[in-house]
Amino acid sequence: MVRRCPHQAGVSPCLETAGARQYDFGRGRDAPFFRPAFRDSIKIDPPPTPVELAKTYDPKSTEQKWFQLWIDLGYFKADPARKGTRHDAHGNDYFSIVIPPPNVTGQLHLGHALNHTLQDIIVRARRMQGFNTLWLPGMDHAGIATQNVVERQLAKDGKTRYQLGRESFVRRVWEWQETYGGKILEQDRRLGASLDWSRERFTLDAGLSRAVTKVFVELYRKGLIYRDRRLINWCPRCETALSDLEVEHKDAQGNLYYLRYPFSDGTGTITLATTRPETMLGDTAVAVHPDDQRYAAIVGKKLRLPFINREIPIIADAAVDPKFGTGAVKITPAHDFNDFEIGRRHHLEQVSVMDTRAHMNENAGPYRGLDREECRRRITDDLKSAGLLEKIEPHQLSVGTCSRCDTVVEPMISEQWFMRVKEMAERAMQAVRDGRTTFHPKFWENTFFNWLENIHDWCISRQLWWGHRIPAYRCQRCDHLMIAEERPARCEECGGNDITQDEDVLDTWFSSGLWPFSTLGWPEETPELRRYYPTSLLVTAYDIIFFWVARMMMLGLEFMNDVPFRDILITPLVRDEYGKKMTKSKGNVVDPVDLMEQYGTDACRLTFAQLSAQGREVILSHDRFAASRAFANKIWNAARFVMMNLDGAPQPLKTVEVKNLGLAERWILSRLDATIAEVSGAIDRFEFNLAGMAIYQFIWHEFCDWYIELSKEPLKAGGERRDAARYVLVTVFDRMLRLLHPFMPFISEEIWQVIRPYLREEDGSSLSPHLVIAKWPEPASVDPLSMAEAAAMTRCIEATEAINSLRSLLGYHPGQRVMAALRLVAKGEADSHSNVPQLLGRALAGSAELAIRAAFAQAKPYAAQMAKTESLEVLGAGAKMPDRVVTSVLDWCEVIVTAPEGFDFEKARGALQKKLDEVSTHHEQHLKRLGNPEFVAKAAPEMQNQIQERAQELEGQRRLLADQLKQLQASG
RNA sequence: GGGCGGUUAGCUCAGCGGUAGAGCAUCGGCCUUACAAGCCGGGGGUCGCAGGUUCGAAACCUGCACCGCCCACCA
Repeated sequence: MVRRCPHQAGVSPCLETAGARQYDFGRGRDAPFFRPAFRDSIKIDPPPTPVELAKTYDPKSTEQKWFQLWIDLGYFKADPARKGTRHDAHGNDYFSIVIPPPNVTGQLHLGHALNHTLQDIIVRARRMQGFNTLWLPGMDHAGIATQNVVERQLAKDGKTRYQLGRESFVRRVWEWQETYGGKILEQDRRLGASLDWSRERFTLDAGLSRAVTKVFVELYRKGLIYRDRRLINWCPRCETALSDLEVEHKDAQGNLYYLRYPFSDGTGTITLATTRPETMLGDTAVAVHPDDQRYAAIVGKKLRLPFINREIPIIADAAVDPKFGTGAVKITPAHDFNDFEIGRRHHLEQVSVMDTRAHMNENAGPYRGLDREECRRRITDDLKSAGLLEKIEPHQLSVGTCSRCDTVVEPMISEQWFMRVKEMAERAMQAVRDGRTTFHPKFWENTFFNWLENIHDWCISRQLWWGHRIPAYRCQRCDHLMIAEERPARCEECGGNDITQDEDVLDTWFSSGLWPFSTLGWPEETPELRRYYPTSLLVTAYDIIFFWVARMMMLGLEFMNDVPFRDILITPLVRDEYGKKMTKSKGNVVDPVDLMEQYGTDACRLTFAQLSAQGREVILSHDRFAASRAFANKIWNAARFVMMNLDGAPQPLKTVEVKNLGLAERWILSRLDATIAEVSGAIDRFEFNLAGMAIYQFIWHEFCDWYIELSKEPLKAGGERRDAARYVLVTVFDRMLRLLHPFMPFISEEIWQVIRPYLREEDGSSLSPHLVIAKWPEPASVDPLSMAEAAAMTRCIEATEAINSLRSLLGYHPGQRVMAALRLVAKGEADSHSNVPQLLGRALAGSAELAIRAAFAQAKPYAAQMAKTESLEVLGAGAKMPDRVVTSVLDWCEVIVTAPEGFDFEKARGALQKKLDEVSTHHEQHLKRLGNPEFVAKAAPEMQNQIQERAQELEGQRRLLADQLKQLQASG
């Protein structure tokens, strides 16, 4: 969507054209998706047959096609009238986020990519969960930044904005921004951001501009906005005032100049130290500390300011540090913040010696017209010639620079608009203290408080042309000032009609501060405003906590009487692979679009999620992206496997009841449920890294490594067992893809479309039965797996891994079948995991061994399959150990594999000895603990039991290992 | 000057009171009919240092060191 202002420049936004976009609220209901006829008419290309599925996943051919479909279906559209089907902890059925508006000049950088991915993940999840969801896009006009871009462009043609004049210049900025601006939103589409594109906002839109004006007027009436003449930060390059925040302090190597000022009465000189000799032209006093004995006698005497010949007093002020320099300091109230305060206390004159471009002005006498740098050199020379420069010492100092153009800022006396913020800041802090808004991670609250506690009034006026013009009007006849939302036709004092508007515009952050409610239609009582404010979550990086978050908190509480968001997720800053900040000047900027090209968008998104641990910064690691790309390919191939094993015309598979499923089938369903719970919970806690890792772990290491492998046997066997396996493969895939969708939207949709014909229609209020977004998966109310069965599967996995380990040690070929056995370990009682007798409803009590045997029986064939054993006998605890074997020990059994002909047992002995040492050490640690009377007296009984049990197990293992080692030596 | 965060395997990072984990890299064995962007297996860490609390500390407390960041009217 392009903002156009074809006919109007001058006063900030173009009301007519922008207005057309402003009040299209409520169109969500008319979105095509919500009309059933349209929905039913959706045509999605028939899914490819397995043969057509490429062997490797190609993101490029799949990614972009889905995005347009999602848009066409109105899937991203918010409808304030719709009831959510779920409620969060606050009892709300909606979930809303306003995007932190990027600069209209901006390109998507990694920080955005990370942020927007996290927002999209939670928004997509919430939408699937049934919340009424809004994610609102938009951009910031970015006053100085944008103006600078266009000014630089002009400079190439040797022009300045002044030559163009305000009107043409502003028109020029609109044109620029129509052509080049908003690129970032295009890039967001590439990222897959599920923003409600029909609600795109721009801070200069008519509606938002109206909000700005109204806020200004109301704050003025409340006395919270005022005009004052005081010292402010001034950028001589941008020629505008700056707020404290827009000044960056940088260390610089400078000099300390020791100057001599002569006494008026000719009785000599006083020496003082300064880093800025050129400001001496504006000196109106010299100050010393009141207790400084060296100078006590001369306080009150007069000095004659060199070159200017102004007579200035020596004053005493406690702000002077007697230990610094000579203990005497020149006072320049018009060019130094300290001096300004001292000047106020002593009623000193403020002599400004520079103009808006930091050239010396008429007060600079002979130096008039010089640039401040040049002036410094000239004055230093002149002082030297006059014998008034005692010495120059190198000195480390910090200089304030303009955050936008890097020019050294100049403190200047100037009349500006200010916002009184103390009270608002107090309310903002209170809201966080009360937990009405919570930061994640919590430590950011300290930063937030720290700044707000020391906050100064905010200089909100800028001498720029690009932005919201201040709604202050002055009568040219009687000079009366009027603050009004509309331009007054006549002066309310004298009735004159020659009225001019204040030339200044507002700080860009003034309008951004209103973003959470101005974008929802405020000051109109729109359905959107009622529905979606306070927004649920703000996701942003920490560098704009002061600029933006704090101000939104203050202004939201002031005008909406409620916090703008309930949770604030502060994301880490992305650094390059060497941990350095990415900056254009360093040339180490990584373009996320390049990453998406290289690894695929889904892989990038998952990586962002996994990297988003709640610290302060993340370091870019290409390995992680590559791993995610491999993961996408893994999923793709899992899908190929499933498709290859479904034959016949695509049709919904017959549901198989849980009780008719095999152990492996119920196990994977159970694991899926656990994963769903884990991922859902992690998203709720904004732990996207854990959510991402959990789903990765499940899909790769449980579904692919275990279930797919286990399914091969029943698939080959045919009949009911094959039907069950097919059903479970498809069912798990369906739910797992839906769980994955927020993280990897494209591949999940692509594959889901392939398996869709095999699924039965979802019940309930699905968003769309045609898309993977249908519905967030929920765990079954009853675990399909009993505790005993879960324990059996765990044992199966343990045994398999142990056998495979021994296979490797013995040098068996991966395909070769081996002879293996498990010899159960005798135990005093049935182990706590299984509780087998009760669960199986059989009378096995009294025999732990029988219980384990029974529980494991079902899982045993799986272990045999996975470890490729020819036979896998389960032997009793007393059974004789076969000859020519190598073994390892688990908690519950000894794992035995027969060695091949000619095997060198020496190799096995080493492995065994190592294990024995490990177990022995461990065992001793446990004994030591149990032998410690303090432990027995103080540790929790539960813990003592646990240690006791574990010690017994270790003791058993130690003994078995020792026996095995002995036997190995014998057979050696 | 004030404050914040980090320091765990070669790399990037989880874990945050009770047997040191993941991914990548590395080493060994495998093209086993979904996947070599793969499979199986192995090696690798006195959890920055020093004290303290505790029966028990990578985790909690204190101090220190180093790295990084933020704030501040340090002439």
